[in-house]
Amino acid sequence: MVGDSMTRATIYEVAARAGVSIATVSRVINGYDSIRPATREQVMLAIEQLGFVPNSSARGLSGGSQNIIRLVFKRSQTEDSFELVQESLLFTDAIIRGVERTCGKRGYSLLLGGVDDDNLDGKIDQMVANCDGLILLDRTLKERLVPTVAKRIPTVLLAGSGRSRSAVTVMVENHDSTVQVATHLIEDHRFSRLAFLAGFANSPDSMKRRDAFVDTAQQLGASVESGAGWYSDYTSLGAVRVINERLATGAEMPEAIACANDQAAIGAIHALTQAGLRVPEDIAVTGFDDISMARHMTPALTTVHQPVEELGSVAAEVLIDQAISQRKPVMQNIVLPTRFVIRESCGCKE
Amino acid sequence: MVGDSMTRATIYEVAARAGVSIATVSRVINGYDSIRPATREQVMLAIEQLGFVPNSSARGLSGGSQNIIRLVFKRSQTEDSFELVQESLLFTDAIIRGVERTCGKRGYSLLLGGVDDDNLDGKIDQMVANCDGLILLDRTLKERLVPTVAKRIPTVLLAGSGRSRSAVTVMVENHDSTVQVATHLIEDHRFSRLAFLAGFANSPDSMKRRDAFVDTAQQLGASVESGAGWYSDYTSLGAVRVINERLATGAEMPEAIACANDQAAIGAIHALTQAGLRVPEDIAVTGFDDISMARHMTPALTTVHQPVEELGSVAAEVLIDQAISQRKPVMQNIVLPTRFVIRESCGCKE
DNA sequence: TTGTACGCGTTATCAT
DNA sequence: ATGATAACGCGTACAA
Repeated sequence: MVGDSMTRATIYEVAARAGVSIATVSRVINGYDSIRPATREQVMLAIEQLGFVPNSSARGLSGGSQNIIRLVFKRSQTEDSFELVQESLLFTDAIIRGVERTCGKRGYSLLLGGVDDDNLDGKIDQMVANCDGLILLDRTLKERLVPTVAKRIPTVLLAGSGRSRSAVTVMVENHDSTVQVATHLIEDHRFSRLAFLAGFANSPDSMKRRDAFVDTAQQLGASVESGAGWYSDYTSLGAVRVINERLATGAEMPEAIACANDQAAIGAIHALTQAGLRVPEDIAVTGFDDISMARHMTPALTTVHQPVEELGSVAAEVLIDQAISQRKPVMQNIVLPTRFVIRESCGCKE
Repeated sequence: MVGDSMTRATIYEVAARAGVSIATVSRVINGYDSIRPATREQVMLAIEQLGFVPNSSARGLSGGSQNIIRLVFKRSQTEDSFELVQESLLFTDAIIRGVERTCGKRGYSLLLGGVDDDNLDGKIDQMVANCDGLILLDRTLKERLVPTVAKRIPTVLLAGSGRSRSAVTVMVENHDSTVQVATHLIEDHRFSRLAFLAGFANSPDSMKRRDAFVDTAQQLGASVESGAGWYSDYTSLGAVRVINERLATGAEMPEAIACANDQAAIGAIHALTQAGLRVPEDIAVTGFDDISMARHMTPALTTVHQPVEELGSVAAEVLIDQAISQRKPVMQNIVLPTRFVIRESCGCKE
């Protein structure tokens, strides 16, 4: 039942054993329906007995599908700053899981394509090779290069700005849930002086969340600090820095700080606590993501749950089912719902 | 400077442009030294102008390396129990990062091969296919199947029992660091009644840690609870269950609980706190792993730092450099050092 | 429904 | 030092 020698069986051996031609074997493998059931049986049996697995290289060469999709993400440059790396990649990890799961179900393999900050453009040819489709993580490739790539190979953009007209985009809902956060802080907790701790200044997700937060707050008559000092890099350490600088000004702190993601919220809480402020008694803090530790923290973090793993699995589904199978470029945006999760850090009792 | 059409340049076009044969181009690409400098120049120029990138499918087919290694791990079956999955995979995530990083440096791609609990054995042929080497995560494959696989393809075992004679094994140091934990609790904190909360009963890592802990404690004259009730599954929820059952007995609790991993420690602290016990004032708790949240917890977790990502990167290095390049099976065990990290949960002031 | 034969882009083995 | 040319394993017209 298992190929017992060291050499892998080829389609020729299968054909010989089944008493058919390699063309027939190929047809069986690829699910053609113009095959007599009896013949199919023969072939399937031979495949089973020989432990035959199609050679992916040969498939790729001859123009067929390799059943491989590649996930491209930016490998963080800062190897020394261990904590940063670890934290910033949690997101990627979850997405990888999602993509991998779907790939497994669909009989695809997942090729991980981390790229360093510098060699992005030059590696396009490399990326396109050896796979049937591409999943590009947000901000991995310069916007202008996306159409180039998408033209050459089925491509799905993940958690991007959603503005690309050249490829399918899968992202999470940012606006409505952030409106809920702001509304909760202002109407339920009666806070009137708020702040929004943003992620990277050029992150579409962060921008959307900040805008939604600021707009809502202003509409409800609350003030929001969200200027130059309130940008960071999505990491805990970055948030600590922001908070400490804000504390150093000596000015009165806001009553609540909404953060663009959970890791920043964790850093913020840490810094505030170190400074002698109690969360949420003295100041409320909220996050965004709902990473696994959010519920285990003290106080448990009020945040917005994001289906990160699903983000990956949906991207893979779309890529495999539509772009690859149907062979036609599909332009659409898929927006996955998020969910506001009230815990303790906003001041609510659990 | 970039291939401008949709079709990639081939070695034939390069040869034509450089006025040489494809054989010469191939030699240049692969760094043969029997080439006249002038000729090499010509070829390099043509490659540059055409934006030529070797087709790796063709490379793989013609017998060369595909520059792909595959990481095989067990995809957890329990998709519904979300938290469990998330937690149990943190480890795999970090390892994936490490492997991926090294692969990138060496010009290799990483193929992710998650396997479901059921189809492990049957997928051997699949796993061996389409890659140059295999990294097997602990307990992915039944012990008896490892030699079979290792005979067919260069293989590295990760974090395993270290008993396999059939393949290189990379793992972390468990014994010495656990001895340090026990010694610290007993000699520095003067605890005499301890407990060890283990992981899976059949986990080599968990067993080594438990044995080291129990042995050391007994040598130093302390008592250790480590019987049937103290086994769990490496998860927080599992630890909660163990602690709650122990509390339900009504018997006096130990002064300190050492856990086989951080996630269990987190669960233990959670359960103890819920029961009105203070950590570390009433009872000390230690972990193992040093996951990123360990330092952010309250109390910060005293634990043993494990270089998880390095575990992956070292495995990849060994696989690529030795097994693949030298083409000869290398039998060796690599043990990566761990580091005892004292924080607060043991009762120390930070 | 099934078989034959060619091409995919490399590497490697011969020659030269 | 370099050039022809044969594999490598598969998909797929084209034939039958």
